[in-house]
Amino acid sequence: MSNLERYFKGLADVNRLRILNLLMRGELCGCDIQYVLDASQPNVSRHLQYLKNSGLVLDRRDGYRIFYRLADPHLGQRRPLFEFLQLAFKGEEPFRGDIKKLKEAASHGACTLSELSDLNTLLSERSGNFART
Amino acid sequence: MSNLERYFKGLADVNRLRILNLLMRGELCGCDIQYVLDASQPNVSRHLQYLKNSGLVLDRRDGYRIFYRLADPHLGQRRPLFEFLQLAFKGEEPFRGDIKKLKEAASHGACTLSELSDLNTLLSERSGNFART
DNA sequence: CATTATTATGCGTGTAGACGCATAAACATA
DNA sequence: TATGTTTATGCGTCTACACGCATAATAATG
Repeated sequence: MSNLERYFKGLADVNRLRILNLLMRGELCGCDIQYVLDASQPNVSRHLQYLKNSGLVLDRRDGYRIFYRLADPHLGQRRPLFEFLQLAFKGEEPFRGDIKKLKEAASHGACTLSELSDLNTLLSERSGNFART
Repeated sequence: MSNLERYFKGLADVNRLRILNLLMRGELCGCDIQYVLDASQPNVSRHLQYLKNSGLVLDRRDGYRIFYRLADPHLGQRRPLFEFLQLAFKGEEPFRGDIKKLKEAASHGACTLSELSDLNTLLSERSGNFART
């Protein structure tokens, strides 16, 4: 299968598009991705494997967590592809909402999940002004 | 489903990519597409339906044949998408070979299929220099 | 070694889609 | 009406893949 076809198969799913959207903001560990997508851990893990096999995403281990990043955005066909994606995600749902959620999580120092879900319920009563993306 | 996701699902197959590659050269009827792809007629027809449903291709009827074309390449997200595709197809197989085959068919006046396959066997003995794309 | 945090995998299920073959449908023309 | 050309569709089969649930595997830490 050609690179091009592998790329497009990797892109042919909303959840994977959402993951790529997040990774365009920088490296992320699986649990933060899981938190933003609000999906099951096995689900996210399988999509990340798929993206790796498609040649769109790379990973590295750091302790017991694994960080995922876009595969060399500046090489070959990927540069114009990622540039297109950046445009396409802009202002569209659910991508815009995901970025907002990611920023809020990051502002509490992410890699959170269970802790964050508690934190959020605590904070949501007296904060409420993270809104601006 | 979002436009973006529909587009990528439409792009997630080699034969559909090959069709789009051909349509970037202009409008084509189904039988010429079938000739270049060297696939069965129902196969090509179904891929064309899929591309129409994905919002990437439009068609118009003229007599008993139907001409297919890219959907408004200059509108919305499709412009940068098609620009990316144009780059990606350039010099890659099987897209390059398909364009070559299309040009050869066009030089005999296409919409040919059965006739062309006869013509080709006749011509191939004394021509052989259409090669340069 | 036991425990916790993170990630991966095995397994079952349901659905989408890719293909081939046969056949129908749309249109033109003799 | 009969015939030919092009396109669409019905049907069966096979594979890919998306998801959930349970469980394993990997790595750190007490």
